[in-house]
Amino acid sequence: MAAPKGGTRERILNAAEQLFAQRGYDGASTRAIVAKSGDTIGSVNYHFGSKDKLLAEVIRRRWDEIVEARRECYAAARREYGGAPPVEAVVEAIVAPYLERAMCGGRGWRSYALLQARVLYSEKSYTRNLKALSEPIAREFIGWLAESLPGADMRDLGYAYQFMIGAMVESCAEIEVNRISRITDGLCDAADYGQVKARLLAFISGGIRATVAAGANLSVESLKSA
Amino acid sequence: MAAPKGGTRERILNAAEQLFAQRGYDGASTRAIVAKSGDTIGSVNYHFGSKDKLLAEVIRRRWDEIVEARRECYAAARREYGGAPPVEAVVEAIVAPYLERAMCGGRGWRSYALLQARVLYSEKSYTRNLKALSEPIAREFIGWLAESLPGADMRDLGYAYQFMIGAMVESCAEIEVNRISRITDGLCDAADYGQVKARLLAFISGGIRATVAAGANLSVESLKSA
DNA sequence: CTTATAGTCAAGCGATCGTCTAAATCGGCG
DNA sequence: CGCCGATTTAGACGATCGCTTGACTATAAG
Repeated sequence: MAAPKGGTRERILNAAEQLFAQRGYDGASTRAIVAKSGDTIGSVNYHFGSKDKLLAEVIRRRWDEIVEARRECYAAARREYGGAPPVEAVVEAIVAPYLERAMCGGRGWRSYALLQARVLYSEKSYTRNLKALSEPIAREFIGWLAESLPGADMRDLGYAYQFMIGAMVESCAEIEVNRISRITDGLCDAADYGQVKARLLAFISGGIRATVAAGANLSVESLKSA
Repeated sequence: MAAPKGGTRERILNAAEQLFAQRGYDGASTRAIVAKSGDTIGSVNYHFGSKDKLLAEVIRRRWDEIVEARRECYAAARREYGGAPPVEAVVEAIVAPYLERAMCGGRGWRSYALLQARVLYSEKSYTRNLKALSEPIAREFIGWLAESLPGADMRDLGYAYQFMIGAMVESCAEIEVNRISRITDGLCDAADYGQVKARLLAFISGGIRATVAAGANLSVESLKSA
């Protein structure tokens, strides 16, 4: 395959991003990556040192941008509401920057979203990077939710955050596969940003509110049984 | 490693289930599998023909049981309510049989749940099996939801179903990793069936209701703009 | 021009991959 | 016992893996 545009380093990163997403870390060989990018194996180890570090760089490359966009979106919501915004705005700040890039950001972002879903459910050492990046951020996001839901039990918010991530990751990972389109005979389109965003935000926000309400009931029941 | 109990076929299936879940299909070599089960490579190809077919059998082995349990749970809810049960009962029929086995069914079921999450986000040929199994079932489940939410737009239900699967798969895949426990300083436990089930059912049911409501608003807006 | 630096390249290293072959082993039956 | 089908085994096949090596090219400074 002829060499795509860009410097060697970016060519390799783009090819690796796409193949890691499609085939997984072990399924995408260094040779397949350089065959796609039009480079040679030696260049990979010259620029990145190893396959592990290549994956780490693929992930790191786009991570900061998403986190920054989320923080900006949240800060804008805070300014608009003069303090803690409603849950819906917090959810949008966390979900929309990710979803928007995955669906409207071109092939690179689409691959990145699927790659994140893959890495999320891996247990190998090369996932340490993403986990180390994501866990402090998760604390920050749960803090946002807590401030917008005063009185909510932190346990409910913790679980609800996990459910939110699941729904969001699934939505991003389904973009290329589009299972839901086949299941609904084309009625739904997993790649339609407007359609998915409106419903995903409604689903998560409603789900969080319902979880907090159910958690309050659980607490009442535990008091009654005591 | 000494051979665990059971026949050769089951020993290999159990070892493959665990290693496929931990390392992924490409990351778990046939040699590593038989090293864990205490058998030899030849036995794998004698009993299963190939590594592909071994994975297919690992998935198929537990799939039918879950689907059957879901149908029985739904049928019981229909009997109880004398027709279409409320959304909460439908969600419980779909989620609980899966979640309960993943959390209370021993190591085998725990590995199976993680393996499903991995396969769900793979694009390789060996995932065709699970996809061929899951898509007709998805139609059936969405039909259940539709009957319990008369008047709901089928598009809303399709998307909501996708979000539900995401939240459920994430919850099952997190059992071993337990990220949420670290994030919340031990306040949450992703492996606590009672805690997770109550909140996951509340999250999904509330999310579905909110999605349907938001979809209705979207339709109204599209009418207004027309 | 020489020299230094950065980058790219083909070739090959040992290790491991999935699969196959043929011999060894086992259990039940005449 | 001998025999036979079922099962298990060790060993080897070619292919491919991640990574390294040493030579080659390009560019710019002295």
